[in-house]
Amino acid sequence: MKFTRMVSKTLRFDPPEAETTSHRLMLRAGLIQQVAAGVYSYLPLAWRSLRKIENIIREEMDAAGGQELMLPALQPLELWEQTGRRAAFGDNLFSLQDRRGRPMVMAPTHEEVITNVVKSNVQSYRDLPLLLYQIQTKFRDEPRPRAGLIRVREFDMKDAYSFNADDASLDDTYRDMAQAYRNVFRRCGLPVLMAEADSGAIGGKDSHEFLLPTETGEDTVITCSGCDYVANAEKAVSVIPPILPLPQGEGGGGGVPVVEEEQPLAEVATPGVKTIAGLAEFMGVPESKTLKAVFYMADGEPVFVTIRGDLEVNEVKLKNALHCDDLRFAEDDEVRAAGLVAGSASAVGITGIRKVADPSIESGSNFVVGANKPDTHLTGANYPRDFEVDILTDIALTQPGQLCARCGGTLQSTRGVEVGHIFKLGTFFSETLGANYLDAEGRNLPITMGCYGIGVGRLLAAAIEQNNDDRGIVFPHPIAPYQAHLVGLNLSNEGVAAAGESLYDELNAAGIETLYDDRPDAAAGVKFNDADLIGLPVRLVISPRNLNNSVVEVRGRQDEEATTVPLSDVVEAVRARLMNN
RNA sequence: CGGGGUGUAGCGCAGUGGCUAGCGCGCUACGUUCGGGACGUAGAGGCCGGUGGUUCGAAUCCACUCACCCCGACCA
Repeated sequence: MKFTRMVSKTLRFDPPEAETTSHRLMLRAGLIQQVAAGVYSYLPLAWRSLRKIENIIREEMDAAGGQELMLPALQPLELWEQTGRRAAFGDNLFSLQDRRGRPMVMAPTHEEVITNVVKSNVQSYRDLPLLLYQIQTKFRDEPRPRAGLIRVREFDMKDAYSFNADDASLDDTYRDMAQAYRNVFRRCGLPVLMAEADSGAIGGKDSHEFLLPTETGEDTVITCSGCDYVANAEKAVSVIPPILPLPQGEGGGGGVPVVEEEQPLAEVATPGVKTIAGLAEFMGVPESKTLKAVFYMADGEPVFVTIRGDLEVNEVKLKNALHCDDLRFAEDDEVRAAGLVAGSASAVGITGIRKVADPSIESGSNFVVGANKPDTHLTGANYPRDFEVDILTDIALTQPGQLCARCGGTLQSTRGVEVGHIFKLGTFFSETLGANYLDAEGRNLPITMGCYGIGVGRLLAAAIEQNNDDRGIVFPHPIAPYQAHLVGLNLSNEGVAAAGESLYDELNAAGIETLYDDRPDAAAGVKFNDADLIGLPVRLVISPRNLNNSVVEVRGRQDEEATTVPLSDVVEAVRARLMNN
């Protein structure tokens, strides 16, 4: 490709709206152009790179036994009502009507359609297992698109779906896919973490995310210093922390729950105390000796949530415990309408509302809790003596510094961008849509499914987020739009121009994809800066000086110094550079 | 949806009621330059986001509206 023929222009300055590195560099290097919030045009440089990523994915999917197909983006809404996922996706589902007024959606994912494909094509266990995939545009009306290609509303996703006879077979496919994913990310230059994950709106059993650690990531990943435990904070579990020692050194501590004789409930006036911190200070106890009450609305119903005062509620775990589609904090008037007293609430004596509690409420005794009367609390609250709950399950947010439930090591947290996600779906879709098969004994059984996604554009953004320096992008060569950036200096010199053209032809003929900066009058500095910004793996310079010596300068994007090689050896020199890059 | 901000030339911005709306970059032509973002001369380029209002007069004031960015709840 000749520079003078390229549509996109590089930007001399950073675009002010781009705060994330990959976003800034992609705009500056002329890779993408915004059309609407979370909707981008991929310009040729980006598209070449995206196609390379796609092909890496294809190779790994095919190697894992996948078959590529293509499903429609436009689908009847009815299909989504059958599986109840219209509600699960809610406003994220792009919907429209056709000319007959029939409700349609732009598909955010394809379990429904693929399950129907398999339903009508698979009857026997002899047809299983199957692994089908596509690379296709998804539509999700995200509440807040951000950071360039990191979070968009229209994006290309590789989505694969596996169909197995049973869980054991699914486990095999799942393991193969996890390995295929590791291969894809390694080839794209990404050191990803594979983390235990929540399975979200899609539901199912096991689920893992592939996350690129980076400060600008949207996810929090918990890792253990003592073992290989890695989990998204949404999913991560930890040991319930010990009750901290009392200020005067009485009781508690040491990793063992405080065991005390149960005291009777007693009211205490606590004027003006509204927060856990305030309550702990007022009562002279650690926060871990209090119980916190939080109010949510789950699909429009108020829910009372209680957890030990020093812990936070993990809303993803809570949502899963409640099996609801929509979960949010209750508004003040909703709290009042439910008869609750914000700042002085507890489960003691509360009825007529669903109550969820974290097991941390059992990790101690004689807690200080709200009295459900303004400016009043109770001491000596003990579960289950003094109150009941409807659901008692882990809803605690795991935080760095807490201890690993597996090995007791200290947990740490990092930020990360999710670039891939794999799920064991089980039989939800096959059962609701009737995708069954006949086993060897003649039994009619639902097919066991898995699904596996990679965001292609996000992967490119993540690769740039990971591979750059203060001068621009540093493309890993397998996904670089071109391998070589040939810079021609002083092209008004006819000898140099002719040598540039012939070198360009030679490189192309040798199969080295080359971007040739053939601008006749751009200054050397401009060309070098653009080459650094676009960040192709190898830069070549042809100039009067070099031509006089019959050499070309060769420099890897991250090399300190350029080396010169004879004109006749350029192709070999480029190949050698690409090998060890 | 809540909070904060921005819409003026391809890009970045200035312009708080008064002449023909400016500046930098980029772009076109000619000339000089020519190895890390050169210079001169001459040009082209505007529905001042949209609608309605106030006014002799609106980019500027008022109302409504749309779009986009940033911070929080969703996900590849």
